[in-house]
Amino acid sequence: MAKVDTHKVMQQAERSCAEHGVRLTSKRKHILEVLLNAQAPRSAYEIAELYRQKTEENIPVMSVYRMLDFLMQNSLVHKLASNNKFIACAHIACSHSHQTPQFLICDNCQQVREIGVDKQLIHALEESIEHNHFQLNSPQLELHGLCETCQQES
Amino acid sequence: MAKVDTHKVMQQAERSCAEHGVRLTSKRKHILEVLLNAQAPRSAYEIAELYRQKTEENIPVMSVYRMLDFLMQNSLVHKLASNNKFIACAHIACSHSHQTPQFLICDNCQQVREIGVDKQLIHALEESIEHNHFQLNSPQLELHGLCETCQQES
DNA sequence: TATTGAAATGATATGATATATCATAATTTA
DNA sequence: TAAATTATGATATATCATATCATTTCAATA
Repeated sequence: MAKVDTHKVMQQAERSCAEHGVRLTSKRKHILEVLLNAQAPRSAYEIAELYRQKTEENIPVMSVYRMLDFLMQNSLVHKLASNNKFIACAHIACSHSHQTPQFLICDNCQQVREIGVDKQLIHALEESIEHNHFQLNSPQLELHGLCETCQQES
Repeated sequence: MAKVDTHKVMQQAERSCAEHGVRLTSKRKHILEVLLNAQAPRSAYEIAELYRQKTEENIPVMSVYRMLDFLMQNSLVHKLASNNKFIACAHIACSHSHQTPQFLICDNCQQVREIGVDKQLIHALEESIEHNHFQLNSPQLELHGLCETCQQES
């Protein structure tokens, strides 16, 4: 996970929520910050614990799930279906418009790279799927393997 | 999910296990049969229930998980990570060698098509990923959307 | 600025998925 | 048939997620 300028990202997140007329409350901000500072995807329960450490306040896991839902709806957070964990979007502060996310998940160190797969390629994949008369919802891809660092170790 | 000739598939499964020197016990066979007859992916707990209905014997969920592990190791069953359910491999009785499975999952009726995405395409995807210095484990893809039938309904 | 209605959050319960561990049974092999 | 291995059972518990109703906070507006 690349290092991010948390402050700048948070500013952009606030701007984006303001533009869309939705409320990035302080609790939601804390959740997002927790994920921005995390070195790997986190489960909702882990996020609740990190929230406690950060703010010295308890937060019900129920609330964490709701806040994650909010953040996901606003493209600030993604859920990795393959391991039931959550990750801050890597492109919050980028100006370019939002593509469907593609994740490379390291099965050794758990770190995740959010990459932009070549658009042509995704397009071709979509075409191939339409040949099967299937209407794609969202071509989010989660690919498991080993990151560069962990390849060298083994 | 296409209809399958369960009997033929089971024969091939037995042959394949025999070849690999692993034991396809009768309980494991029942689990596989349950999945072959299912119209959609099933959770381990659902499988346990279907097993009970089929055999009129109780089976601990723990055992179901172990048998599913066995069946997965032997490429007879796949796990869909995106919804934590299991599905019989659609290609057990095919003679062609095993490709990485690609799944089209209908978010309306839950049915799953296991498709063979164009090899060139998968290859291109792999290349794109290697550019990111990432070593892919298995490019199993799970794609969510609407199947042909459910598109027409909506 | 007080009212009120909507949105956000809390509290509690429970369901669903999954693993750890130790015990027992079945099967293979020497 | 004894020993070793593999498979299965039993029990407990961890982990992930949702339903539901109550309370609080916030913002619009009268």
